[in-house]
This record gives sequence, C-alpha cells and structure tokens, in this order.
Amino acid sequence: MQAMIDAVLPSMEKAVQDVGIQGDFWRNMLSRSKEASQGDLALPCFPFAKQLGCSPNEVAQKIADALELEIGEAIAVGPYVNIRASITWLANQIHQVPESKGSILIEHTSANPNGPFHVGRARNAVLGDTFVRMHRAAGYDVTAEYYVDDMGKQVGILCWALENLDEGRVHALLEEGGISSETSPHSGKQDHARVLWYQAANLLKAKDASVDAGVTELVQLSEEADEDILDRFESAYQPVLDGMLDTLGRMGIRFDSFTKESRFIVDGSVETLMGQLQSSELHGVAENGAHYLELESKGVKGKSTQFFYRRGDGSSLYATRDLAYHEYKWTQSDRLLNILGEDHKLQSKQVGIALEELNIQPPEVVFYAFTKLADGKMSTRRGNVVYMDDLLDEARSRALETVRESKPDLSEEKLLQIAEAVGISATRFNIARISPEKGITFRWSDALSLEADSAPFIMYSYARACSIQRKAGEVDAGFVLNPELLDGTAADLIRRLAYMNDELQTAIDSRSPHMFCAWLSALAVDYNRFYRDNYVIDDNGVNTQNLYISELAREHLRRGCEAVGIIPIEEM
RNA sequence: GGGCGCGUCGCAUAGCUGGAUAUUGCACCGGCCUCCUAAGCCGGAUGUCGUGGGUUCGAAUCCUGCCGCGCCCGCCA
Repeated sequence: MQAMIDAVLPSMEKAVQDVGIQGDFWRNMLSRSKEASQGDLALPCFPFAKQLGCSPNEVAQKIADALELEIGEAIAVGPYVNIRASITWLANQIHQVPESKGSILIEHTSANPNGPFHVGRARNAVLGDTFVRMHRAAGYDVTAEYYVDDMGKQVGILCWALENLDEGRVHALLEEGGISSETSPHSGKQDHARVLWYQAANLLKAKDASVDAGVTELVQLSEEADEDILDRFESAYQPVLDGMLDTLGRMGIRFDSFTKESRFIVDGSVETLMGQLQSSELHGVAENGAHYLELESKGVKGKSTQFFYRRGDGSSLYATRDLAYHEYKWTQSDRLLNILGEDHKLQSKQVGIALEELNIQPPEVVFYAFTKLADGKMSTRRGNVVYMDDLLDEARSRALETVRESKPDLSEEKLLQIAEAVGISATRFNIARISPEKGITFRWSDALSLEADSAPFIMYSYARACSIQRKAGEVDAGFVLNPELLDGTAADLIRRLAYMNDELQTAIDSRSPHMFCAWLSALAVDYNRFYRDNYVIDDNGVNTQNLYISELAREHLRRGCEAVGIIPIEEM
C-alpha cells in the first residue's frame, strides 16, 4: 500500500546506503507481498548480490539488520526482506478519511433508446455505475452522465414504425420473422411494448424499400435539427428511455445529467468544430465534398485510415457530434471518463486524435469485452436477447427460494425485499467482479449464482455483523482500540480494513473494479473468521474490544458494498 | 489481409510495470450447529499458466513465430 511504502522509504533509503548499495533502482522493487503470511511489503534482493559480491540471502539479512522501522518490523527470509507493519500502525490507518479529489464526469450506458435494457448492455451500466460509486467512495465529486441518442437511424426507425405500423401489422411481421411477441410480465412497460415496433420495422425494411426511404427522410431532417422531427422522435423514444431508466433504477443505477445529441446541432457547436477542423494539417476532402482527417501519420492502421466528420452533403456524423459533446463535457468537470464497449476502440481513438487537433483533451476510456449468449451475439433488432427485467425477476425468485428456506418466519413482504436485494446485488457483482477486458458468455447459472465469492456471501457477513450489533448494542464513543491485544484472525481483519482506501484507489487508478470486488470478498472472509474466533457476546456479556472491531468491519462492509453496488441489508 | 484484445485445474476466475510454494469460487472428498445468522467455518484432491522459440540469476508476467476465440477496419450509430 502506498501509505506504507511512503512510511518505509526513508528508513529503507538509509539501510540500503549503509549496506553499500548504489543507485535507487530498488525503489520500484519494494512492493506488496503476495501473501499476508509474508508480511505487508517485500524487497527481493537478487539484483544487489552482484553489486555487493555476496549472496542475495546475505544481502537480505544485512538490509533487515540495518533497517530501523517505526511502523513495524523487518525480517530476512531467504533472499527477501519482508516488512510487517504493526497492528498499531495499521489500526491508525483505518481512520484515515479520503481527502477530496476533485471532480470527474463519468459517462456510461448511453444506450440507444430503442428497446428494453438487455444483459449485453448491462455490462456497461454495471461497470459505469461501479466506477461512479467507487469514485464517490474515494472522495471524488462525480457526475454520472447519460448521452441520449435522440437523433439518427435507431430512433428514426422507432419513430417511423410507431407512426406507420399498427398493432396487427407488427404482430404479423414478427410472427413471419420468427421473433416472439408474446406478452411478458413486463409488457406494460413502454420499452417492452415499443421494441416490437422497432423489430417489426427492421424486418419490413429488409423487403420493402419504402421503409428505408421513409426512415432516411426522417433521419436527414433530424440531422438538420428540424424541430418538428426532433419532437416526434422524442415522443417515440422518451417512453422507451423511461422504461430503460426504470430498469437501471431497480439496479441502483441513477444519473445526474442527460445530454441530448441534437443539442450540439441546435447550438451550432458542431458546425463551428467542422470549420476548425479544416485548418488541421490532417484535413482532406473527398471527391464528393466529404471532409475527413487522414490519420495514418497518427498510427491508425487498416483498410481506411480516414476519419470522416462531414458528409458530402455537408451534414455531420455521429462522431462529429461526439467531438462537440466532449468539448461540452470539459465545461462540466476536471476529468472525463467514458465507459465503452470494445467495438468502440477505433472510433474512440479517432475521436481522441480529432480532439487533439482541436486542442481539446481526450477523455479517459475504459473498454470492456462483449457479453454474448451461448448461441451467439445479442441483438435487440433480431430479438436474440435476454432482457434485464426478466433476469432480475429470475434472480429474485431464485433468491426467494433460498431465503424462504433459511428464514421461514419472516413475512412474505420481508422475504421479497431480501430476495430482490440479493438478486440485484448478485447480478451486479457477477459482472463487476470480472476484469473488463475478458469476454463473458451469458449463462443463467452463472448470472444467478448465489454461491460464495458472490454478493450474497458478502451481504451475509454484513447481516451477521448487524445482528451482532443489535444484540450487543453500541460501543462507547470514547472507546479506544488496544492493538497490543490483537492477534490471529482479529489482527488479520484489522490489516484488511487498513487496506481499504488503498485498494479502492488502486482499483480506480488501474480501472479495475474487479480488484476492489476481490478485496471486499476477502474482507467478508476475514470477518467470518474473526467471528469464529472472537466472541462479541459470551458468558461474561459483551466484549467491548471485539464489538468495536465487529463494528469497524460492519462499517467497512457497508461502505464497500455501496462502492460496488451491493445492497447492504441488515437481515437475510 | 491489417489493427486491438483474450487464451491460467472439469467449469469460472485472480495475478501480467518479471521475483519466494500460481489466487479464489463452483463441482468433488472428509470434518464442524446444546454457543453472537451453517447463504458460514476447517481440511483434502485437482494445473504441460494455448503452443514453439528467445531475453534473464529468475518468465503466467517481457520479445517473437504459430494456433484458437472475440471485436474493429462505413460519407452507420
């Protein structure tokens, strides 16, 4: 952990010099021990051996002997110097509150409002919201932002369908196309209702050219920011978007601001940027008058290295509006983070280069690999999807079985509440705990797993701590932990707690939410072991020190859960 | 064809700015509820880290050839 390294470095500097080592290349080698049993920090001594002309083991012993540490002790183990922080020092770390770290705008999800939220899109939302939550927990001022695609082809098709198809036609088309239109428990939601129109229009488009013509006309007008068309588009997509946001809200995912794509056409900023790009050295014009930037010199490779930002007819493209969007976003925050699917990698690179040409700083980006179904890619258009609403229902009913079994006395309402929290948390955690660049194949059994290394496991530890607190009462405000008395699993727990802020920051900096998920799981394990070995309530009544530690763990479990979107419930 | 990413026990997964016996869970085998929540705890078995080379005192980690999978290479979004 960084605070520990900072604390050790001066002493290490001195010890290393005393032993006669030249240079400071070793600074980067001082790092986290891989296993807790080896201590907190380790310095491998192999490279020193040559310089000093003795064995790594001897060097390690010399350095360990020369080290004078305030935070703990150093022991040479073979060719390593292992440093173990004292529980006293670690316990002090626990109370360090993260300082304020400035503002960040995190844009995520931003799915086309053309149908219900499905589990492929969910990875963006879960990842994005986890970043939002982790940043908040670490002291950042976060804006969660949704970019609304309120113009262009997808919305155009939806709008055209709603204005030109009736219910009978829609069902006939879907049946013919082999897409199910049977009513689900969610068919009352407008996202579920209207997606049928969208799917039907896509089917019809394949065999009736007049559909394309109709849609194209709408899309063209929308790109000219035609007020009437934008209004019609909005009445088509807004109920769908609302339905999607309901689903997201159910998952605990909420946004602070929504920005419409059309805004940048309306306010003229897209036009201005297109003008500015003309003076770029990369600028070029195609035969039909379309404008582009030639990106070959910027390291872009492939069939086409040209980034088109203006069509032959003078209109802008999605990516062009994205440039204006980023310019706008920088007026809102100190830092920008985008959560994007890996299919956007090239586009994102192109936009980044174009932004640099405009002297606008590119955003930071997290890419994640796709979620696919066992039988192929998910597609709203083709109806090959698992909807999030259905997944969450299924997760809840699975959880309900388990809760009913273990808590038969609870009321039906309470059972449902717990099951809902467990289902949502498990679903989210199963996504957040996997490193983003790894592809996921959706399987019901995985998605609904309530086993260990899962959200319910962590929730259970928290509920256990809550139960103990209810029985044992509050700790006196003036109570001070006596770390000298701690050992075994109690000391392990304190050590784990002390690492929280560091783990959180590391996960943020390396854009790896799964790392913080792993820490949280480990905390739950440590708490369960502490629980086994250290009774808060025994024959003599309440052990205040153990209650105090249990309460520390409870508080950290709660904060950790909130940082990854697990719902901490007090009973389960 | 080119670019980017991934490939770790039967399944899933961590580690990848090189370092000590490769992490964790599921499944499998065995043990623990007269005691604060057993959705828990303890123990066991399971691995050519895709594959061939290379660099290094040391490679899952770096370089490189090959194989497999995914994504991308639109004046679409």
